[in-house]
Amino acid sequence: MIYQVIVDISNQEVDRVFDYGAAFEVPVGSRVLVPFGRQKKEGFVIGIKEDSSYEVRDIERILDAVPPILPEMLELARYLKRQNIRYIDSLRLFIPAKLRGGKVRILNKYLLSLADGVDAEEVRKKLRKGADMQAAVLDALKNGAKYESELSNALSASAIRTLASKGFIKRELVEVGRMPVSLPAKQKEITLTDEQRAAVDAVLNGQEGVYLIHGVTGSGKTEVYMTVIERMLAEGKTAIMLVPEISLTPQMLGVFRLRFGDKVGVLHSGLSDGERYDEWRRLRMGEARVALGARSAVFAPVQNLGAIIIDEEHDASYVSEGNPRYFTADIAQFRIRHNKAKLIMGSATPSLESYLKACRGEYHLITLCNRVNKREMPVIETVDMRRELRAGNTSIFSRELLSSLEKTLSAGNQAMVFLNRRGFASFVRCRSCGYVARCRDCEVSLTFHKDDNTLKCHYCGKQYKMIDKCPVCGFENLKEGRTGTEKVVEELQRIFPKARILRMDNDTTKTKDACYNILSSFGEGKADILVGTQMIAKGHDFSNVTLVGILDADLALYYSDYRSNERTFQLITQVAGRAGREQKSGRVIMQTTNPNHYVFRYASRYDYKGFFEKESNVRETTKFPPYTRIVRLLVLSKKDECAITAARKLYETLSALKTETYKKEIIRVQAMRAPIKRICSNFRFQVVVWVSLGSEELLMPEIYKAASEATARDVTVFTEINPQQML
DNA sequence: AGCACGCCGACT
DNA sequence: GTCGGCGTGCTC
Repeated sequence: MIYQVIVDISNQEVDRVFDYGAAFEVPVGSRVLVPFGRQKKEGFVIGIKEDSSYEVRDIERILDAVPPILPEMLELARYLKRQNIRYIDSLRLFIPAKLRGGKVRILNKYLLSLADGVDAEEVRKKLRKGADMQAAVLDALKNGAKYESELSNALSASAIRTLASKGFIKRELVEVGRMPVSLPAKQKEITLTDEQRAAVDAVLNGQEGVYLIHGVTGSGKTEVYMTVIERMLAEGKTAIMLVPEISLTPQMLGVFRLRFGDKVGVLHSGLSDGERYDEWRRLRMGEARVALGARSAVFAPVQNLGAIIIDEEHDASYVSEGNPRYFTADIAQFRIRHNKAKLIMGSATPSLESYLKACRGEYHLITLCNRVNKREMPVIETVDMRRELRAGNTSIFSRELLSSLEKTLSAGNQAMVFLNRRGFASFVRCRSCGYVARCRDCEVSLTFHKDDNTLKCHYCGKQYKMIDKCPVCGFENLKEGRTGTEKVVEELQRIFPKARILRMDNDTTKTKDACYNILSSFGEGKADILVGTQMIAKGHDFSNVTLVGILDADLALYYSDYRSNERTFQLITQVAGRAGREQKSGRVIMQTTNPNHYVFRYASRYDYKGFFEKESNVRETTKFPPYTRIVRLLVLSKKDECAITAARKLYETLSALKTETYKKEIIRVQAMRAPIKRICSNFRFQVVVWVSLGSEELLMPEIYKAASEATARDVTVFTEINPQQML
């Protein structure tokens, strides 16, 4: 037999199949140790064949008793390879980091027993005097096999080694834990609303495929998900529940633990390597049958999948940043096709892509129009900040917001204030000569953080000491740029000296449990106002919040990319949904300098459909996704000229492709400096290709080829499909 | 990724 | 003359 092995080296050149022989049988999906050149390397067996055109060397040994990669995942790796994702990068995604590099002996232990035909007493008599440990080991094994790890702790590892080398005891690799007999999940009686019931039935009785649940905030989507999962478990199947990164709230975990107990395996970035491995192992062995986690949990090693659920489907965190870049929904669709299962995506504000597919009948659309508590959605009042300015109010708070805050606080209720800009001020500028503090390595201005009196680069993370005078002309009067969350807290504290204010943003949630601590103390009523960035927008239920303020709602509109309207709409709807969750009704005050923009008109009426139609139209006429596919090739180099040359070459190759072969398939090609010219000393250019729908299969390989040809000694090219943002 | 092989500058 | 610089190429 010839085993096809992918060696554990992440390099384009080595990411191909290498053929090996073996003196023993190796199951597909095994992690193995192989000779590679003059080194030993770990690798993964991804296939078996009859013979090889190479002179093969032998696999040295199998590293785990249970193959860590399921056959389904091997197919997934092959599928992703066609999307230019290296085998090894996929395989690494599928297993916990701890499993690689021999850091743990996993899924297996060595089982020790007396070798066949060996009589413990006989051997014991032959032992040297004083070899008490060996005697003790023999005694222990007389009564049955024992795990080496336990025995060597209790007794002596060297005694075991000696006995084994003399052939008196047998040492074999066995798997730990077995698939437990599955008990049908308890059918707890939970009263679903008619709408929820109908949604559950539609999914359970429907065909395999994708279901999009469009449900207003507070319509009880989680309950629908859990009921579906319960049913899957009862049928002996497994499920994966995905939530956006930040919103992997303790609440969601708590609710799942309560309902499914230890059948839940949790996978997310907050876990330590050890914890992550343990949870993964429980899922792999079938001890846990519901995987709950952020996007990477879509790779959970569960078999016989019944359903995958993607909550807050529109969330940007479902598209991975960095390498490898994958689409969670795409992976999920692969897995449900493979398992003949169901994919359920839920959102109050579905992405245009998904909603369009639902309209076209590619997805089954389920709509939940009512909130479980029968409350109306909170009223959104739009405040025109230009009018405030004309009335002489130059502060960041409108008079309406301040008086509402006042009322809310005196009534003993809570408020949330949302501003999607962290730090104290977005830049500092000399009032005399116009100097602006900039990052050394990036082409951006620095943000002033008053907390630690620094200037921070929000792109590379570098920190500088705050300046007290202009380094160019020495002038001491510096102007501070646009207000961030830090300053919002300071101002609010000044206006409401007695209010207890908490802030939640990237800077206050650096440490492991900070996020949880802030949310729980706000939830327990230990603060009156929660100020934060988009972090506070997602899925938290605070029953006492009756007012939500949205500052600078148009902030995201001015990014020059095609998704900014959509993102703004989603963000407003989500933040607004934080008010009036329970008995108390809520209000939302939305401040903007652009109140007539259609995003705000639709958002303030919670008119998703209206927004969808309008935005859809815009995208169709301007030829943007979901009506086309845009591929952005980001060209990076430390040297400006190299980046220019590479970008130009790429542009020429792709333009030629359009004019010569793919006149219709390629709609347009454009090359320019990226909106942020330089990040981390890398000069940035972008070549953007508009591709007509349906021609991706044909074109993507060509585009990947062009990208790799443009890659040179000091030039890197990243390829992104429908990028979330184009900075 | 490593590790070898290979062809040009400053040293015992 | 050699020790060693890291540029290119290969690993079943």
